[in-house]
Amino acid sequence: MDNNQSTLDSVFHALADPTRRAVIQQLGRGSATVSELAEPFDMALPSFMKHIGVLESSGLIGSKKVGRVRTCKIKQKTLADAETWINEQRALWEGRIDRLAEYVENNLSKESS
Amino acid sequence: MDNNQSTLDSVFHALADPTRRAVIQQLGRGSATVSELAEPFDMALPSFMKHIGVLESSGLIGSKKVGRVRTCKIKQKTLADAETWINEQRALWEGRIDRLAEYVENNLSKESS
DNA sequence: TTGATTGTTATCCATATGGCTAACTATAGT
DNA sequence: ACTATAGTTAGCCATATGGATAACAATCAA
Repeated sequence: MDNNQSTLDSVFHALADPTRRAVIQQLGRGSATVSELAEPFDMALPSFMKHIGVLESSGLIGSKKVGRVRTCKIKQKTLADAETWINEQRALWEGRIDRLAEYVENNLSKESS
Repeated sequence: MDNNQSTLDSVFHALADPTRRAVIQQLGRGSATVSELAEPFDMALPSFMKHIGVLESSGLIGSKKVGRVRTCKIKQKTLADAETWINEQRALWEGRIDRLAEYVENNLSKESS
């Protein structure tokens, strides 16, 4: 619901990379550690960590380090913000504001952090 | 429905800029010429044209030049592709595939070029 | 306490991005 | 024919991005 410009900048930028989208997709199946997330990618860890950094600073994911392990999880609200922006555009050009209203009504209560 | 990776790359990258999002938003109110679109921005025309180029090569807009005037319009399907990707992720982590099914059912017939 | 595991920090590098100016082309209007 | 309009092309520049390696820190296990 925010639609803050700089937030949208960083969210869309974060999504504009296949590695980062794959991480989001993986985290959709549940939280995971950095090593677990990095495993499928043929990339040095520091490089991968940059992607995690981009995702985290965009607000798409959060992470917490316990012991030497950092565990990441999705922050649903941020992706919902991006979806909202797109929905607004579609509502606009379809000339059907009711579609947005319906969307908000269907989803507001489900958007947790 | 495509979800082609390189397409998503370029679409999300195109959306990751406030100027380009504003252009999309403006085009939602109807087609417009390059000059009309450029007018609100404090930016040299060649710079602005790069944004138009990014939007067009991402498939988010199309344009046609008649005489010396280039007119741009939205290509709805491409933004719908981005929306679909986000919807898939939400469906995934909400564990509610029915939400995606419902989305597709509601919107497939409306997605023109 | 020694090692292996899991990240992190510090550089470095090539390329992409987003802005600019200058100079050009092509069309429309008078 | 001239002139103004609407884009386009060609460079240039600073910064951001996405990758790498090397060296370090911190924790867990034997």
